[in-house]
Amino acid sequence: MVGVNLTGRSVVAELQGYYQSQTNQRWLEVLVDCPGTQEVYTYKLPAQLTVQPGDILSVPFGANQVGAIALRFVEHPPVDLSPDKIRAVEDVVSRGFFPPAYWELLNRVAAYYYTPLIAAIRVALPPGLLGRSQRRIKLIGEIKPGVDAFCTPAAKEILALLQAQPNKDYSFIYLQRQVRNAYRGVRELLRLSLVESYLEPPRLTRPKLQKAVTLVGTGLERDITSRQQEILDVLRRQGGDIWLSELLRLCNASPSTLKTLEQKGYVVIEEREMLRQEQGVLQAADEPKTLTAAQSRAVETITQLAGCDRVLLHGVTGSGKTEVYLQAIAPILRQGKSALVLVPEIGLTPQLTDRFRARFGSKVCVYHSALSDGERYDTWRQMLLGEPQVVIGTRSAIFAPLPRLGLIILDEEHDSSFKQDSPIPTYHARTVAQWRAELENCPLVLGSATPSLESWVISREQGSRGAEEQQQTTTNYQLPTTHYLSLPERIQSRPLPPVEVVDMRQEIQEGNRSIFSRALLEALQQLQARGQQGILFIHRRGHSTFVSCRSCGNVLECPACDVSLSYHHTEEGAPQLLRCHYCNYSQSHPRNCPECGSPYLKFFGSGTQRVAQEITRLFPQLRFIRFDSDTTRTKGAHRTLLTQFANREADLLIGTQMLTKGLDLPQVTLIGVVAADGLLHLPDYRAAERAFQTLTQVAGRAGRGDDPGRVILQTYTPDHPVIQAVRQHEYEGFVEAELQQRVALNYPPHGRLILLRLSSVEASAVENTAGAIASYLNNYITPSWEILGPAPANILRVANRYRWQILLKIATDLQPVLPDWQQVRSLCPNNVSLTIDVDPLNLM
DNA sequence: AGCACGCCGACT
DNA sequence: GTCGGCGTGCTC
Repeated sequence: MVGVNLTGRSVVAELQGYYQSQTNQRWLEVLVDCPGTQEVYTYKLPAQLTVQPGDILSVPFGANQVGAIALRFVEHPPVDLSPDKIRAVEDVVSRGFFPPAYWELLNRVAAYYYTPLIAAIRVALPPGLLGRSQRRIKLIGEIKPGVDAFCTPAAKEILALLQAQPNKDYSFIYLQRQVRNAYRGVRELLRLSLVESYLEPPRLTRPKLQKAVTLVGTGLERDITSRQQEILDVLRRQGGDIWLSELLRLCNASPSTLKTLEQKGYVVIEEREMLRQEQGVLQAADEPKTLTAAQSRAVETITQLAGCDRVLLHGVTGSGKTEVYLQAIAPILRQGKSALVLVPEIGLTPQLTDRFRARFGSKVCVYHSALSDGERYDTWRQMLLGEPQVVIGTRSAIFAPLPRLGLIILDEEHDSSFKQDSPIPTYHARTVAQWRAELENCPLVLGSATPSLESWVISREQGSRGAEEQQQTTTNYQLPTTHYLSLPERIQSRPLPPVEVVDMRQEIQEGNRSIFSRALLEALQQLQARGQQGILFIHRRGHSTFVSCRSCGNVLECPACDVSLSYHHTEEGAPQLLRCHYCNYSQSHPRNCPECGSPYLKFFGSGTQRVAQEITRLFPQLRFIRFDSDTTRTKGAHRTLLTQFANREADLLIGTQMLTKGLDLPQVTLIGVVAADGLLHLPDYRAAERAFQTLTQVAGRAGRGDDPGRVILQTYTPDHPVIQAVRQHEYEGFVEAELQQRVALNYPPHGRLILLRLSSVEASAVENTAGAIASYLNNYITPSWEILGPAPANILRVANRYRWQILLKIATDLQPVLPDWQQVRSLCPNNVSLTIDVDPLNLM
């Protein structure tokens, strides 16, 4: 059968069997998708509409139509609400899927991250389901030249914009963003009857319907032409059920011929939902690989996990974690359940997706923000069907609506992209995964070569105790047990690559002023002759990190942010650009210093472009590919570039953080870290942990083939503990030392943090608000928590907004009394925005 | 978020 | 006196 029966009620009714039918009730309480509304609103049901709790609706709200979630039916509307104020539900957008455990999950997210429930629902749903109507402005008739003679500048501007637009039509929001005083201008034009204002109903993502043809004949056709017979034969050969367009193409027939067949009763033509899903590159099927002893032990432990127990799978780079995942998932699918695999950034790991597809074929589907709205919607709908499957996705996939979840895996669990910075809720997928595993009673696997301190601490504390002992100690509340599993060796007993640390101070002392040390130069020299490939890791993209005048010392800065502009050298002959890495502002590179007019502008710091340029100069025969967010902006660019590299169309990959994630290329033998220092000295308490993770991951790209490979790490601080730990592949020692520091300063994982981020276009407004909130909070000071700040953010101004922050440190050993957030918010004037970031990862 | 209503200063 | 700014509050 082609297509799916999602449009009919039957499947949905099955899914929602646990809700009693309450269609006789007329009053419905809903949650409205509108910021500033926390309460529940009551609507009535039009007679022809069937609604179930959990359905996604479109309802009239004020002048708009907005998205809403049906909560429950009630016997009577609120007494203080006059009946004529109650409006009717407009439409059901999607039959919802909010089983009790899933609903509970969303409520926990909302409560823990101090966000309205509707905000939690918004991250869980595919985009475009919660639509809202839009006010639009359209020109009326022909505009004679000169009618705008008496208009204000705003009105003239709007008129000009509308006239330039082919449909003579713009959304009001767009005009407000483009034109100053747009509100006034529009009103003026409305009065002059030059434009009209109208509400456009919400543009919702809907199922894509297509005509399908089904054979219903008996096989004893009589009153039929040979052409018609031919079509029926094709249809029969195709299994008697096919998309109309497909059949027309196969038979080269016209729609009218099929119409006739339908009229004669041989076929049925009906609209059916067609699922738009990303089709992966076809993979040759592969078989489970033979496991090492440690891998088998890991697979065995995971498959025997009880309830919602957890595993920290600590496997060094190249130890075959993916194979463990694959073999742990296979029995889950056989049990008719589904598995959820979360990865940091799916675009960066086409290899991982490919391996899953090779093993599980069409049972694998991907879910991430790079899909089109339609694809996301359909993948989401498809998951509701409950077919056993493997969903691979980025952080928002933790909300994948899989009804029978058997296993959750977070790969590279230490990665900071599992944390959402904005919009609210600022959730961490690992935290949500723990709740989800608990609520669905399914096991959770956290995998990493460099586990986060959070996960390490939990497994260390629990791992030392045996499972039996654990059972005894937790009598009243059963905390999930965390098992620690280690894959200490690479597959096929390959050694970890030796890491050579090069002291760049010494290089300079000995007369080498190049950005490459002699060791790295020599290794690059030999690369091509040996037919090997290498990777150069650079911390920053662009060419140089800042441009400064040699005469007056002026550093060129972004006009909207308090950061220096980076120099970008695009290509020969193209305009040379200075770009802001925070707001993406760009300007052409000036010939002279804007301060003193001196022509001597100098570039400092090396980005990917600068390194690439140096490689071209020093090794013109070396073919390289630059791999950073400048060169991978377009869809599919990751895969294309990585495929080119894998096919040996280049000798060298020059890139940023992106290449640390899950790249598995056996022929890579050389890794060069051009300057480790940029990572080490960031003003953040996690800088050391992050630097260790990044450098270890980068180093781990080497020696995945038969050659053990070589890692050259250039630094100005070779004695730094992070550098030493990376050199010795010493995770545990490093982490334990780092933990001691965290304990001493009350930083996570010892204790918790809540960061209040404040921003405004008005410098004094944020500063004053930050002060007011801090003094309010200070009245709440209890021994369980501590207030840091208010302080201006590390970069005070970004995109013309001034930013201040207040950090709350909470000791874990005490049940903290948290401040009244409602009160805190009320201290915030509306030109200052406040975000409460629970468990922030980025303090900068 | 929109969009009302409603209260103050710059004009006729 | 009126117009038009924007601050405050409501939307079932």
